[in-house]
Amino acid sequence: MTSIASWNVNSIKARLPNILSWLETASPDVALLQELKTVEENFPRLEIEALGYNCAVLGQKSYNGVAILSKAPLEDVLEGLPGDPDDEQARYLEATTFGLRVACIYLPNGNPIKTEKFPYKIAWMDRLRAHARGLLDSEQPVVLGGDYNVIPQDEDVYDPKAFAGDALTQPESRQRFRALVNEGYTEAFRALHDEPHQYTFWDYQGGGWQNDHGLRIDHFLLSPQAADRLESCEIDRGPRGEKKASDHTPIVCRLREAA
DNA sequence: ATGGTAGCCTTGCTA
Repeated sequence: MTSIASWNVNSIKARLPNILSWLETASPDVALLQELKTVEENFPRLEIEALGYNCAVLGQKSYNGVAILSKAPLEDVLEGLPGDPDDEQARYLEATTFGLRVACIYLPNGNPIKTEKFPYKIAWMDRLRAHARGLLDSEQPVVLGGDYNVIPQDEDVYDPKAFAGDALTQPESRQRFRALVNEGYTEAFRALHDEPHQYTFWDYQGGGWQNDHGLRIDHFLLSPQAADRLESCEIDRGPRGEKKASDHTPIVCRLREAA
């Protein structure tokens, strides 16, 4: 079995004790981290390597930043989402590990929708779809995990009306998320769980966690070869309840060994 | 009522 976690940590520096503690106990084979909020030189490589992980890091000062951690070697690392050489935001990393092609995604938030941020999000999703389509041609199973900043359906948010004008629920965002699925990817959590209102993010503001006012925006999309091996996909709410928590909590999927 | 919190290393921007 190979376990793969995705977690938007909201600053690798501020969250380091929480992250080390969770990696030690949950011990995923692969961990995809988003929102490092620092440059690669400041990534706590030694502390994470001490837990047995190899690290691929794409950093950025103050904003964004993604990393892939793996207990196996990381090969053929791709930094950045292809399709726009002028895009300097650190939101995409891809590597091969455990025989899987794994992508770590920090999709643009897109708010407010009346600014240039929203078209940037939509264009980024179009690039992701084009790239994801190409990945299906490979011989390897593909796992696209991360913070998609998309609430796929109204049942994935505590109050759909409150999010009617939000980039995370716009028809343009949801349509592109479905388009990605329609290329041939399986959304792992929804494939295995019917219950609505299973969240991965709770805002710091307004007692989001205390009132279970959350959003389901962290997802795993699996190619057919990966989906055939899907054993489980679970949200681990533990870290969100800890002191100095990230506003996101980890989601973990497990894949059986190749037949 | 355009609020509220957290993290960046700025005194505003992003989420």
